[in-house]
Amino acid sequence: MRQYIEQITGLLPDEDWNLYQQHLKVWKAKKGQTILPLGKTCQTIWHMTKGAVRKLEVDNGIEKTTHFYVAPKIFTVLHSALTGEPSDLAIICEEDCEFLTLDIEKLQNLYQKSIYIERVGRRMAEEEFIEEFSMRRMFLKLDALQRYEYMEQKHPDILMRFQLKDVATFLGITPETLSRLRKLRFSV
Amino acid sequence: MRQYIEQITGLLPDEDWNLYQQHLKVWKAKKGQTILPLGKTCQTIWHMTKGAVRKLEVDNGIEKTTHFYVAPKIFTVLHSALTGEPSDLAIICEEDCEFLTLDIEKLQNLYQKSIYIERVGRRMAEEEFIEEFSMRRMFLKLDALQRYEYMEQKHPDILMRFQLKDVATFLGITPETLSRLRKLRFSV
DNA sequence: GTTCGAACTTATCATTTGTCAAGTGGATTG
DNA sequence: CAATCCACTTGACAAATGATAAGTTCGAAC
Repeated sequence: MRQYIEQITGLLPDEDWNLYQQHLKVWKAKKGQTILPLGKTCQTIWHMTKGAVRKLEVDNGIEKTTHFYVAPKIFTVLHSALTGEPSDLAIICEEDCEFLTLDIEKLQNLYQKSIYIERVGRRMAEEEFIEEFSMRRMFLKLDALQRYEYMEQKHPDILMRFQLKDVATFLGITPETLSRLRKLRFSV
Repeated sequence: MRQYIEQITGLLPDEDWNLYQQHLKVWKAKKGQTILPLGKTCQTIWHMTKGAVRKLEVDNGIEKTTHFYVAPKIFTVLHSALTGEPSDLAIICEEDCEFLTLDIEKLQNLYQKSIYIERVGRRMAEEEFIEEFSMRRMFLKLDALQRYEYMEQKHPDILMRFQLKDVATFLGITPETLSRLRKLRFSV
């Protein structure tokens, strides 16, 4: 996990890593388990060392996937964690998972104590922002078929590990449409 | 500008602000002027104290607006600035503007010197991420008319200050469709 | 004041995508 | 093994949006 963090954020000195590591707790969850339910304030940063999860919202009773995460990956529900408001997103394990969890509150304290940990926070947020923007550009530029093809190229692992109906809502289309597009592709 | 920053990021002590302020340069630009052309690496963070700008990409020869910024606002092209790669986005003044500019390189140095400035960077990135994600959710949830109505509610100033054709591409629709939707609204 | 050009509107038709309903196949459970 | 459930597919039709083209309005330039 330290290696994963340093890969994104640059060197994290021993002293700062130890400070950080102290507050991590090991946690396991089974496939199908909801690690953050709708309406609960997000108070945790998950460091997923194994498995895969899906983040989703419910719109008019219909699930819409907003993110797929595959280990190793660090995630939270930032707008809930920062404001303390109930999360309008849920997180569900799609495989058996293992996490190192960290309380948001503790992280906020660590930010005060270490410029390196503060930097980890900045770099993570920057990376997430860039990723999120690239997703929005996908919607601006590409039609449904092209968005699917983009997924095939950039995130083939997601197509392998998650259900197609969830990929469909992630791409902003219905499962029926995704099914038709896939058929189209093979016939061409 | 200091007040604007502190509003987002919390207290910035005198010492740290002075360090930051030293490197800011005043810069003015006229309406219509391109402050960052396509293909040029972004090396600047603009602190817009007056005016309004538009950030855009060009897709198959067609301009698509990705962001509207209204003073006071801090912005850059993050993925270009961080990697040094040429920007695939351009920034154009839609009004006469005044900026305080800061070199990315200098900012990176300041990050090393002040945990408060590092924090400004983190908080800015977090805010941008949340905003960007909320934009993507708009595409996942809402059809074209609803996206327009969302803009009316959340960002009425943008509808006032920018051209409709640019709002249309920002919403992922053609100017003709936006025109039809607006007509529809009045007749209901 | 006139001319010109660009933004915006309107209309028609084509295309894409959604909705609803039914069918298929594979995995799980009893 | 049989029954069941759920993901996925397929088909027919409806609705939303795009493409093209023409018309209108308004402001800027001469």
